[in-house]
Amino acid sequence: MTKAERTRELIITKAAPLFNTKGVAGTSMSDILEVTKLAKGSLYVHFEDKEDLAHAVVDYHIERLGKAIETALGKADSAQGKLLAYIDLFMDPVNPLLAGGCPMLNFGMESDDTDQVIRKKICSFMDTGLKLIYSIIKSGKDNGEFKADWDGKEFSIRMFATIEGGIMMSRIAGDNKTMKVIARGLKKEIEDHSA
Amino acid sequence: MTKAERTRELIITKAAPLFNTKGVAGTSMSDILEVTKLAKGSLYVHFEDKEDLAHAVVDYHIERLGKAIETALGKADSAQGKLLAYIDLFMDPVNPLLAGGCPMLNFGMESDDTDQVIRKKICSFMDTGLKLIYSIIKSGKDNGEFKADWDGKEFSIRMFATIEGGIMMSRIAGDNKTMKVIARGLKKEIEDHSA
Amino acid sequence: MTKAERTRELIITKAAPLFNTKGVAGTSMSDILEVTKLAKGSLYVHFEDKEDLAHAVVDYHIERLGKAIETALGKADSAQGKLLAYIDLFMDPVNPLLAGGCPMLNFGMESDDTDQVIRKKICSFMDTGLKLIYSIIKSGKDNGEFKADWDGKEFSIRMFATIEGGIMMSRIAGDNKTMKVIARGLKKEIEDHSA
Amino acid sequence: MTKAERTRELIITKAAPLFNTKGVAGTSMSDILEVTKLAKGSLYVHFEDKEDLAHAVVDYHIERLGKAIETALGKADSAQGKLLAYIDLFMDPVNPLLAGGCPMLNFGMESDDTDQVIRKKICSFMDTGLKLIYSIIKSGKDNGEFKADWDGKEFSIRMFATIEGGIMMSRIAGDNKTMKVIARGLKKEIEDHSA
DNA sequence: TATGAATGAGCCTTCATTCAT
DNA sequence: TATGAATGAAGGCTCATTCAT
Repeated sequence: MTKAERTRELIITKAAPLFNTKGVAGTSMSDILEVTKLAKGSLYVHFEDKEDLAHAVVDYHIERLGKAIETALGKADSAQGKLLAYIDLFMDPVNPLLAGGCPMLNFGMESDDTDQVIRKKICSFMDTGLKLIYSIIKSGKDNGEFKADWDGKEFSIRMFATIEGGIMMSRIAGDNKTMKVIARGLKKEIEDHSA
Repeated sequence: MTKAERTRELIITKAAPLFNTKGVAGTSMSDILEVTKLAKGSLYVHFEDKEDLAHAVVDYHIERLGKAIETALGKADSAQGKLLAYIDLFMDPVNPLLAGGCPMLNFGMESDDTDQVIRKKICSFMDTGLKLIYSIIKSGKDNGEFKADWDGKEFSIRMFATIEGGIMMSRIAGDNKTMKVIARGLKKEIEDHSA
Repeated sequence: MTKAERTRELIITKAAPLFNTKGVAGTSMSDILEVTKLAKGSLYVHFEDKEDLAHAVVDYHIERLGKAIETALGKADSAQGKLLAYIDLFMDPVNPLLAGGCPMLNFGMESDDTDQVIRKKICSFMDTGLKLIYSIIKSGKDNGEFKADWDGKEFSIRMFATIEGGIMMSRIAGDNKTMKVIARGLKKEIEDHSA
Repeated sequence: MTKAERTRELIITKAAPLFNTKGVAGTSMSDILEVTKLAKGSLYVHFEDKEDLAHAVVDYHIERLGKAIETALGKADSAQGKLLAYIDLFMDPVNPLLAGGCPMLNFGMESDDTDQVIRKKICSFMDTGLKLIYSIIKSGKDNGEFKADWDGKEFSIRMFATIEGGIMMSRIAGDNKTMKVIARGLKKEIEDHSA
């Protein structure tokens, strides 16, 4: 890793929680300067402009969330275990994995009308997540864990939406009660479809 | 309605789509001046500062959304009809009721870490919505429309979360496919609990 | 004159010598702030941006130079007198009428490849000057002051060019010797064509 | 020529048209980096600072223009031929010998109030040019080509000024019409003084 | 000699807001 | 109440230059 790469990484990791917490528009380059303790022009050695940095930060969040999911699911050795692990990962929106909360909600809701590049990044990550859940269900049906007549497509979409909605509700409420209800509901549904 | 009140109302209604689309941080007082065609100082005759205006705009969104729900549900004369009407109201996130999309998602996600006043306004509106759905189910159980063993509390939370998550997903994707799957799922569940 | 107009005028008159001396690119908005003693944002109340101000300053120089020519020529009551008065106006390039020197040279040479709006402003003023000289010669021929076979068109162009070239040479040299030689030559030629 | 000398030369030749077109203040070191495709620090290996480079670029222009004059005049074998060749060299200001136009006008008008080093370089080159024209006339008078009573000093100054003024006018107008009128006038005057 | 990351002053401009009218 | 000129902090970004490698 060259010095430039290390500095670039430093900027991204320090900027990430700011963008995810205060939004892109709500975060100034000076805010980032402050947390990185870099000099004025240095940001522009590594990023063309604020937009370019914001995109890199979104990528970083996507990568971190993706890896967290991968790790969590890697520990489970059954399809059902993986689905439950996925849900558990989002069980505590008040103290989230990534400071500021779910980047899909944060960047997705800020960018849907204002930054198509970010919107598309989030969109493609969402697709990946959706496909992951679907593939777990499918493999669970293939190996006999889940009932063959379970509509995996419908459930994966609904599970994804419900979790995101639950995160939103819990963060707005400032407590995890809602999320717990939702998790229980989803888990029950999964168990009900166990063969 | 005095002239002052009318001007205040004008500012709010013109500012509302801007705030809901570009966010509070992403909208400048000049943006609002432009769409209202008012003079610079005028904004501050009616609002203390940008924050004050933002709060009024959030209230306005809440009121409009509340009335839209009330109207839609008023047309239905059964509990089941009301639940389905509620769902239908959010079926088209790409061309939403309020320009910019669901204000709970937009303002909720921007404010959760930055503006406690807005967060609480959204939170209390969310509670109202939740209680409304719950009360419809309850009255449906009371009048024999719904099965008595249906867990109304759990469902109202899950329905609310799923719809919001569906809105988020559809807006990020830029099409309503996801929302349709979700609506179908919720409606089926409601029908399954009909007595 | 409203307050705004007065402030606008103040900015232009204070900025004019700066632009004409250091060039548009070489003058910063802070330089202008300093001489006007205005606050940062104030410039942008009256001018869209630096370019807009630069254009206004060019207009101002054109107007001032135009009026100076008009005044000087107004005092002469013969065609020959007017031509000589014109030459005299440019006789002291080291202490020019307008601080920084001839705006046609300064703005013309800076803008020819960089700012077409300025270039065109200067071009049209140049045309006006050219036509003025030509019309004086013509009226002098009409009233019998000048020989009828004098080529007024050719001379007006050559006189204009020679004066501008002389200004350039004197300013580069830092003394008016060159300009004096040129003035003498032009005056002699004019006298040679007296009827 | 060492590698260092070659790099220095590369920088100068690439920077020259930029400075002559956009001015010293209007050209940034990054602009030069871009056209030379050199690394950031490299410029400062060969030049102390921007000023130093600007001075070298002025020298380069002076040298190139000097050589062009020398070459053009070398082809003529009479005094009159040399004078006409000089004029012809400046006949097309819209497509000038040096990109950006006459460096005496460009650098002279930018520097007269701002950079005394450049001003003096241009001034001394101007003197050289003036003396060259004068010496041609003198040798023409000596060898009987020109009338003995021709005021060579006055004419050389006037010719120089008229050409520079003509260049200025043609560049501002964006066409060579003016220059053609001027060239014709000067040439006629030269012929009129042929013995 | 050459590199390119780093610097921090300074660039033009916009911001939310105030104030005299 | 309404106006729009004025304010100055802060915005994002570029500048010429330095320095460790």
